[in-house]
Amino acid sequence: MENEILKYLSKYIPITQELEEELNKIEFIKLFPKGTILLEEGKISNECYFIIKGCIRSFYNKDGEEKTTEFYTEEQAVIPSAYGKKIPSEYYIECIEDTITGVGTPELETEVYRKFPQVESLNRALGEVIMAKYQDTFAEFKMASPEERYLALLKNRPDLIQRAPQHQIASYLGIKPESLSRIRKRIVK
Amino acid sequence: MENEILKYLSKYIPITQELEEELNKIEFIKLFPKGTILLEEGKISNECYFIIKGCIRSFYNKDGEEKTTEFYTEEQAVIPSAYGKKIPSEYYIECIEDTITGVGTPELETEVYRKFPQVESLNRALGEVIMAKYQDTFAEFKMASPEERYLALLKNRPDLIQRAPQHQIASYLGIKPESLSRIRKRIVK
DNA sequence: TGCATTTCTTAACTTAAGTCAACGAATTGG
DNA sequence: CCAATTCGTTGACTTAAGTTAAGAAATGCA
Repeated sequence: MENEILKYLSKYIPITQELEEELNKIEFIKLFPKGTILLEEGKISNECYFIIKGCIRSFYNKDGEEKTTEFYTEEQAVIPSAYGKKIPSEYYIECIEDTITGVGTPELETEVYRKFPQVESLNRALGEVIMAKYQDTFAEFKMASPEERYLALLKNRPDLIQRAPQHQIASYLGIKPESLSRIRKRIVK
Repeated sequence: MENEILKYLSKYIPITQELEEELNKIEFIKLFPKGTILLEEGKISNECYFIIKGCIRSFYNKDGEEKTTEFYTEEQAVIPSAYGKKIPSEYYIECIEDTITGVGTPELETEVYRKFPQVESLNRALGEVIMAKYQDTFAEFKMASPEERYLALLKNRPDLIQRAPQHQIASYLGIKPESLSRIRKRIVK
C-alpha cells in the first residue's frame, strides 16, 4: 500500500527515479473512517481523491431526501464538480466504507504539472478515456428501463450491490427504494 | 468565420503569432450539409469536431429504433467515444443542420501538443470543466421526472426544441414521442 | 445483549409512462 | 405541385413506477 498511485501511474507512463521521489514527497495518503463527509453542500471544494481502497458516494439533498448520484470505488478518481473553482458545491461527498485515498489539491497539481509535464499529458489522455466511458454510461441509462438499469448494474458493478445500502442504489438508478424492492422480487422469479 | 477556433482559444490562452500561423496551416474547416452521417455504427472513428455553426446529434440504433442520446451545438466539441481508439463505434453521428466544424484527428492533436504544449494544458483544463458540467447534467437527469427534464431543457437549451424534431428530443429525454406529446399538452394548461 | 433506529418489504391505491392503432399535419423528393 | 413518407397528436388500454402507510428485518450503539 506504500504508493498505490505510483503503481497506477506506472501502467501508463515510465516512472523515473526522480518522479518517484517527487511523488513520494508530496503525495498525501489519508484514511477516512466510514461515514466521513469529505464535502458538504454549500462549501468550497479544494480537494480531489484517488481511491486506493474503499467506497465513496456523492449525493444531493433534495427537499430533505438524499439522492445518491454516483459511487466511486478502487482506482477511481473523485473530482467534485466544484473542485478548484471558487463556487459552493451543490452536493455532498461521503465515505460509505473506511476509505484510503490519495488526496490532491489544485496547488499540488500545478506543481506536479510544472515539474513533470508528462503527468499533465497523461491526465489529459486519461480524462478523455474517462469522459468517453461516462458518456456511454449516460447513454445506456437514457435508453434503459429501471429494471434494465438494475440488471446492467448487477452485471457491470456487482460489488456495489453488496457494498451500498439498497435505498442508495435506488436513487443511483433514478428510482424509489420501493420500486427497486419490487424489481428485485420480479427478477428472482 | 475565418478562424473561429482561434477566437475560441484566445478566450483561454494568449495566441502568439506563431501559434496562429501554425493553426491556420493545419486547421481543417469543413461544411457538412444537413443529413451528413459523420460516423456510422461499427466503423472506426478518427475524427473529432468543433462546431462553429450548426447542430449535430449522436444516436444508437436499438432494434431498428433510433435513440438520440446527445445534441451538440455552437462552440461544443463532438468527440466520439471510439475516437482515436481502434474499436468500432457503437453509435451514429449525424448533422441535423448544415454544419460548419473544425475537424481534428489524433495525428493533428499529437503534432499540436508537441509544438504547443500549452494547448494540451488548456485541453486538460477545459476537459475537466466539461466533465464537471456533464456529471451535473447526468445527476439532474437521474433526479428529475420526464416532465421535469423537459422543463429543464426548455430553460437550459431552448434553441434545441426549435432545431431538433420532437421524436429526437423525446429519446434525448429518455421517453417515447407519445409521452413527450402528452407532457407538452399537460404543460400548456 | 437489548433497545432504538434505519432499512427493506409488502400492500393498496394513484399516476404517468409504454403500447398499439388511427389519423391529420408537415415535410420531402421527384 | 403532388404523392409519399415522416412526424406529431389523440384515444383506449396495459404496465410499472410513485405514494402512503405499516410492519418486519437488519443494524448500530449503549
